[in-house]
Amino acid sequence: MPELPEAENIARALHRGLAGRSIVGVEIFFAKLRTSLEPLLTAGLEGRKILGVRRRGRYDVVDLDDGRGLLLHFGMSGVVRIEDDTVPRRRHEHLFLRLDNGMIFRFEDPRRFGMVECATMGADGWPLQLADLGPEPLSEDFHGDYLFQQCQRRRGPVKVVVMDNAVVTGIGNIYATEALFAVGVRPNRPANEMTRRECVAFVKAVKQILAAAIEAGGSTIADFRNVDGSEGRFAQQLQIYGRDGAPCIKCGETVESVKLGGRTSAYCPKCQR
DNA sequence: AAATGAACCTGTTTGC
DNA sequence: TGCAAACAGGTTCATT
Repeated sequence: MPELPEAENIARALHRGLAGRSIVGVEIFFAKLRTSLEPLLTAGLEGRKILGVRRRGRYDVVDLDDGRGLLLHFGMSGVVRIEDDTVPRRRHEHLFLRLDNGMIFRFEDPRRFGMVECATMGADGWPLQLADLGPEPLSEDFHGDYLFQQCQRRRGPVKVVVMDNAVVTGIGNIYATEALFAVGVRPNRPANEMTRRECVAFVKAVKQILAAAIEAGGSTIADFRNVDGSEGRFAQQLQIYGRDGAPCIKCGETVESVKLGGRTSAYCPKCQR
């Protein structure tokens, strides 16, 4: 579910709700997610104060006062909430972290592709688990020349390359699809046939789209909810994602789609070459 | 090294 | 109507 804009909104909301709080209890209801929740029970989290919450790619990191952190990933269907005990536990809420103000950090994930792990930090200040991630798409490290260079050594579809977390982290199916439409490039274009100019345009477009999506509170297609339960409003602004079979917003041509890297990729056969 | 496909899950939608 | 297949925002592993 969450791509970068959604993870960013969750991180900001979690920061507001968790910074300064202490963890007083850990409860696990179902441990088998992408990785097991079990280690959290013996990680010595009780009594730890939460310093803040930050994002890297599609991961959020809850910083603790002992230098460690909780590494969160939301998979396809992960939702976090901060609520008190008066709300009954939902069916797929697998983890409760009880806080010193009576509230509960709740992790819900029906499809169980998400993760919550205790992490130690590397020399770069980020969890060791994140060492292989590429640059942040909104940072200066992600620029047209860099993308062009990465594309030069790949023959596969450009969409698969920009969704590769080792190339650039946090660009998922929605925003890759949208940005390729914005720059008029078909998702199945061989990466090594991208021009430098197109790479520059893609970087500019994806930064603008990600920033707008963050501003709109993310995209809710079906499951995504912000920490306060609200839906992301960016879905209303999507130009091409999910519009397979409908007329193209720009030219009226029927939108088509292909499967690339196992993911549906909508495109306009007239606007995108 | 890079490309491809399958696997991990449940819930909802689509098609016969 | 009913049931099975297909599909969904992601990541990782095995195989070619």
